[in-house]
Amino acid sequence: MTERAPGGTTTAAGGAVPAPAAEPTERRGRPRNAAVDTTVVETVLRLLEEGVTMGELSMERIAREAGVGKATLYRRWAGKEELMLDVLRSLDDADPELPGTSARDDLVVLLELLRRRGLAKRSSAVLRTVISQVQAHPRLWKEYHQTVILARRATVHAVLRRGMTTGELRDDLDIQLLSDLFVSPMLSRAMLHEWEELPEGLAEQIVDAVMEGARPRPEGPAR
Amino acid sequence: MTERAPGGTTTAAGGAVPAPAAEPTERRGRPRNAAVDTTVVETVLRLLEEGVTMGELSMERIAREAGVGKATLYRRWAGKEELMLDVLRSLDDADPELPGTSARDDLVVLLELLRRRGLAKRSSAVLRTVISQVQAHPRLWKEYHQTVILARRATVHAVLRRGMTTGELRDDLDIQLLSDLFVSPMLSRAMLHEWEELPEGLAEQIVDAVMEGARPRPEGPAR
Amino acid sequence: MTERAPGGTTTAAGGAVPAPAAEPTERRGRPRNAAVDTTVVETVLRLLEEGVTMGELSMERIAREAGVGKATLYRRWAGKEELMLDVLRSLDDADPELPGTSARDDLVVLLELLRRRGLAKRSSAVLRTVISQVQAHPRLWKEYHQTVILARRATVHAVLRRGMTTGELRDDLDIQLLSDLFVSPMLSRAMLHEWEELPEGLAEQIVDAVMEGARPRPEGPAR
Amino acid sequence: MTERAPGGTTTAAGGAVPAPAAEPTERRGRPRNAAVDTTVVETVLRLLEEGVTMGELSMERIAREAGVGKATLYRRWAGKEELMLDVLRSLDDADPELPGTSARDDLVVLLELLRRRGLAKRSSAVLRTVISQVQAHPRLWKEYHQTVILARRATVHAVLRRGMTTGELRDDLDIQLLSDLFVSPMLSRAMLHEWEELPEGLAEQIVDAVMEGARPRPEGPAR
DNA sequence: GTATAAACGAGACGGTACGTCCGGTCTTGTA
DNA sequence: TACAAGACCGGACGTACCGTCTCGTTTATAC
Repeated sequence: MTERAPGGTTTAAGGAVPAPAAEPTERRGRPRNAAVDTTVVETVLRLLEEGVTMGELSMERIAREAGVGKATLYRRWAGKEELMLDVLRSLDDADPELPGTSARDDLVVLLELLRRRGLAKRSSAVLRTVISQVQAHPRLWKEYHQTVILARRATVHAVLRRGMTTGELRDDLDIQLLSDLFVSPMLSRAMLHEWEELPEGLAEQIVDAVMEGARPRPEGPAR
Repeated sequence: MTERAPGGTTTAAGGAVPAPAAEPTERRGRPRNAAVDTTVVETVLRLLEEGVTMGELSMERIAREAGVGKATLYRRWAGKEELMLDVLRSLDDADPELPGTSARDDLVVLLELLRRRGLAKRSSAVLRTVISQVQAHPRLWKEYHQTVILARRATVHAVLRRGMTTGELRDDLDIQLLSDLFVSPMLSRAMLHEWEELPEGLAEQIVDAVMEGARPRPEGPAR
Repeated sequence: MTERAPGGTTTAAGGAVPAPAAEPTERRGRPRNAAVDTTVVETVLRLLEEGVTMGELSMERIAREAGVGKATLYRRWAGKEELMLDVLRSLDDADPELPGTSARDDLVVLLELLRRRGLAKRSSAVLRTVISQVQAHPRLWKEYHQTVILARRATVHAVLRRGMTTGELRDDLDIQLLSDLFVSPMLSRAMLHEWEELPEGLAEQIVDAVMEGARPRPEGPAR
Repeated sequence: MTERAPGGTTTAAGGAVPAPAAEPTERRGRPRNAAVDTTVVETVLRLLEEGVTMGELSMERIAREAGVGKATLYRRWAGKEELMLDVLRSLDDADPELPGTSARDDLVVLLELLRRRGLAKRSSAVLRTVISQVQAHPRLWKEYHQTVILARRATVHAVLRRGMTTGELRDDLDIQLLSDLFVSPMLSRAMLHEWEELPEGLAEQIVDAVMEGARPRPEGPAR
């Protein structure tokens, strides 16, 4: 959580943890309006979708457009960057349903998800804008990295490990290296803002190419 | 050139073209002080190395620290972003000498170069800072992409194409896809700011893993 | 009364009337804590004595220092200014005992009282601060003028009128003019914040000088 | 001068001293726009005349209405109060021409001037507003006191001293006391915001009453 | 030489955003 | 219903930067 507040569960973030159980803190005074978090994040998204540049997105303006006092913003987020982090998090969606038929199929699904995300309406312009903003702030990037990126990575690792045990994948390679072989070709295109060049069958192409390798095989391409 | 000026030659940028020869324009008044470009870019680099955040790097401060008038900055760059673009370009170094013994060896050299860059003193902290700034500006990013990134990519493509003709590499794969398979694992780690996790033999590991593929091969690992 | 409240009795103000007796209004809910009025006014006085500037005296701070909710303040006073008016009133003390031996002696006592007030601990720094605040608000000043100043003036007028009948004072002068001749020399020094320049025998000096006039008298100085 | 600036002669203030001659300070950069001082002070006066309350007169608004950047205001004045001090000073007019026929006549002229000032268009509402604001700030008030009030007082003292030598006035009274006897009756009415009660012949009435004294004189009232 | 013209350091200028604080209002839980 | 606590919207505070604009000075080329 980036929230400055004492307690309080963010409704904005996607997979927010439901507060670590016991909370004996005696709460006094008027409680925070939970709707404010949502409203603000939604407002930022709306503005970004309308083509508002990052530089034009001042806290001043966000407050104005969201119909919220500036103090209210600063009560919840330490600055524009932390707010952006929450906006970024709100774009994350839950883990996908994997077919489980084979490591290859699971990987295709995961990569396809990544591709779709890049092409999705909201994420497209918005994500690339917000993410570069967050990247410029080491602390935020670290937080995002640990919260979101590592979570996604864990899913991939699980699939790979299962593939190794079934013999579908080589087991003499470092799991992280293997993970990168599959994921990074899609990921780097995304990060270089080449979303538009993500054609339909790309996920399958990547997975199959990595499976078979760049060196010509004597026999046919497996199966 | 990002320069606004009429005819100025950048000394800062690495592979800057030395002005297209003939220049019949009648030049009058005091000529630009070429040292200023260098001084400014070096000042920015120095500040970034000293740990100054992107947000703290105002034109005001750059001018102050470089001992230069603000007008002088704006006479040469349209804004902070264009200045940063030049700073970024100044970090680029010339193309490497390739051994040419095999596609595999050439690729290892290229990836090793990428890895070293990430670990180099200047580039380390600085590059990741500047690049995220430039990424936030579509226009600048496009310019950087076309000037620098595509140039590097061309080198890789040449190597790959040569490997296809020699039979060292499969020729049934899209050249860009193949390029991504080799380069992106190193690149994405860099972009996710995981420079520190770039171990010694990583370049070789990646190249060999991509060559052989993730699927177990019946026979031994080639040659 | 400045109080907004239904029926509250101010304990702070000096000569406050104790609520006009009968009050058939059906009062419900928790009754007001009468101590709050006192606490708040005393807190303001304490802060002012401690050298807190007028500008630093926000309602926020008053509530904080008095250990009182902001709403409670606004329930009793419409704003900072009305609160200050009550503070100012709390500084007023009862009418003095006049000797009555002669108009001259009575005037000396009245002026001496004015002088002493200026030198008193509380009034000194505080009064000059609060009064200038109240002066900036026409409505409040009018209220203070009518409540306090006119009351004082009436006392002086009575003394003067008695002096006229006894022949001690000229009866061809406007009573208000005459009053000003005696009182204003002391008063204006006070308002110009020249309290410190109020020497011991000043009251007598003023009264005698006004009695005799500025023009040299042929005979000795009376009586 | 309240100005924060290095050097610079205020054009706003009335009796501004013309800079103490030699000024070897090497001035660099764009010089201040002298017109700004005038514009700002005039804007404040205009707003006050239009009935804008002191509380509504924020630096924000002054800048807006004067078409001036906030930084420009703060470059010249340390805050609202110091600006008000200059506004107050701009209301001061030069010393009057005294008839010199007698001390009595001179005093009447001086008091009449005071009375007129109170009734004048600008001074009326404005002066009482600004002065109470300045009064609330000890430092400013002290400055105003020393700059303006003491200057006026000196004029009165000169008149009195001359009257003493000519025998028109008693010479056994303290000069400051004597000064107060004449001036304060008019002054205190002004400070108590009783401008409206300043009738036509008041100046003469006061002077004559103080000259003759409050005690009945045996012979006729002089001359 | 002497004019002309541009570059230069400095810094004022009108704007705008920053993050903080206050003013008044409101909404909790407790008394 | 009063009360302490504190969230809420609005808006002023004083500072920092933005990009532009004078200043006085310096340094070239053109006459």
